[in-house]
Amino acid sequence: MPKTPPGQTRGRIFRFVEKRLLRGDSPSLREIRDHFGFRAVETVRSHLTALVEEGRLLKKPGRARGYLLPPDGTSSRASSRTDAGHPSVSFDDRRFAPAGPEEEELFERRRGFSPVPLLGEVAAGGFEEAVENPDGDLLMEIPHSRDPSDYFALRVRGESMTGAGILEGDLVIVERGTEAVSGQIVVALVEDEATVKRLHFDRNRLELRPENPAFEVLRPSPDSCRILGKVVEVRRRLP
Amino acid sequence: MPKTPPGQTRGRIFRFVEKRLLRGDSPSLREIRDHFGFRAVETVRSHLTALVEEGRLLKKPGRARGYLLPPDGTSSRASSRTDAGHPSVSFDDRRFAPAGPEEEELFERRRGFSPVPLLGEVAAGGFEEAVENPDGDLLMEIPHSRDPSDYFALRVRGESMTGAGILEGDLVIVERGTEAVSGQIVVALVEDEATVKRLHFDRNRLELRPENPAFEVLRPSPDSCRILGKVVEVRRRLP
DNA sequence: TTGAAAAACAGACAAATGTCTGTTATCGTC
DNA sequence: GACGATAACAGACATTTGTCTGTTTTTCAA
Repeated sequence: MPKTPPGQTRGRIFRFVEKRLLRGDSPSLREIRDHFGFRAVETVRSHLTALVEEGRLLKKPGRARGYLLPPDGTSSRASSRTDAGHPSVSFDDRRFAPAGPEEEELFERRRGFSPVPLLGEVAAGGFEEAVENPDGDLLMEIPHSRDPSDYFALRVRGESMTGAGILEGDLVIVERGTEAVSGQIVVALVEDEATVKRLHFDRNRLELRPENPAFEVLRPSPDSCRILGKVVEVRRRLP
Repeated sequence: MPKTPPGQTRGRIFRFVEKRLLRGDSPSLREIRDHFGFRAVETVRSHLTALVEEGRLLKKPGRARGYLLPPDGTSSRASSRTDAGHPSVSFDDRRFAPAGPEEEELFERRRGFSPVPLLGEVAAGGFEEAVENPDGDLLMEIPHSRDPSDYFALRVRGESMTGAGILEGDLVIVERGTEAVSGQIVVALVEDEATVKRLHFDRNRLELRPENPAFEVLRPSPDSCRILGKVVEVRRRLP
């Protein structure tokens, strides 16, 4: 196989490995060798070693198919400012943690894609049972500083947030365990029913405002209302 | 290790493996064994073999860390009806295929998560260069009957589709290579500028309708307009 | 031209990982 | 209580996969 200009083959190998890793299908050295038609495994290994040194890949030592993508948030928007100084409520209620019994350990994650359980519908009762029986999983990129089990998804029912671009049938991904800033969109449990609204509060008054003139502002008492988390992503499938 | 009721350990092993696979981190038999505290690898292997026979897992034979999730579309909404009989335009224009040179082979995919390149912004010029330099990748579930390279993502600029719940800054995921039915939301290239609109047509008249009264309907000539694909998913990150 | 650096090759080797065969124990059922 | 089915164990074994050491070739720069 002829020698190619410096860096060219390296880049092609990186793109190939990146694509495979994003698919969750880590290639072996020999698979990469065969894909490019090399005759020596070492050719591949030296390129991968160089890519690790350049920081473009990570490697779990002593492990088959052990290359992974470094976390770098190249995808989507990653915003996490918390405008300190504003009044806020915290919701670190672990009663609704969807974590199973044997998921205690935290893995260091490569690029932060992680499964997020779909727990059911908002504005539908029986939220607690939904935690036990998720409807499936979404894959979403989360900051690698956070615990994947802090996230869950719900399907939206009703039209109360159409003004914020959240329509009937949309999926909202919810983050638990952070502070809510007044003005953010949250999922709240009012009278055992989950609902998506924009949260507003000063001192001690709490308001859940719909984003649709046809609906009314909720002013629940602090006892009857629990903030499950804030909405960090909205997804909609179109037919 | 004491014997547990039939099926119980099996279910726990499945959930553990499923979670790892969704993260793109296929576990080895010994990793599973250690996680559950077994003393024999064979215990794990027999459970996994049974899971494959039950159809809950797939396996690539003779390969390290070769278990994968079967395609089953348990996540999100999967709709793909095409209401035959309606007038439609097809857009199988391969000029904008984001596929690289050596991505010719198709992998059989487990549960259909696949990377989708983020090519840039709609309503921004220079679309062709964007194809060469994607801004990153999203991970999305696609029907396993389709080619992953038929999908790409764009960031929305402007307010012309707020009525359809598509806001400034949202990401739209676009599918090439299918027929567009009148009434669907598409990405069109008009005068070398990409734009998101709802497509309407009968016989030979073509309309690109915004979903915001402040904007006007476009009626481009067929020559100056190219349909890049239809929008299949909308995503929005919230601060 | 000479030499350093990178690309590619070759083959032996070691570690990780899956496979096989056989054994023991527990649960439920007849 | 015998029996089948399943869970769990034990250890040898084979394949896959990563590692190492050394060589050849090409490119580029001094």
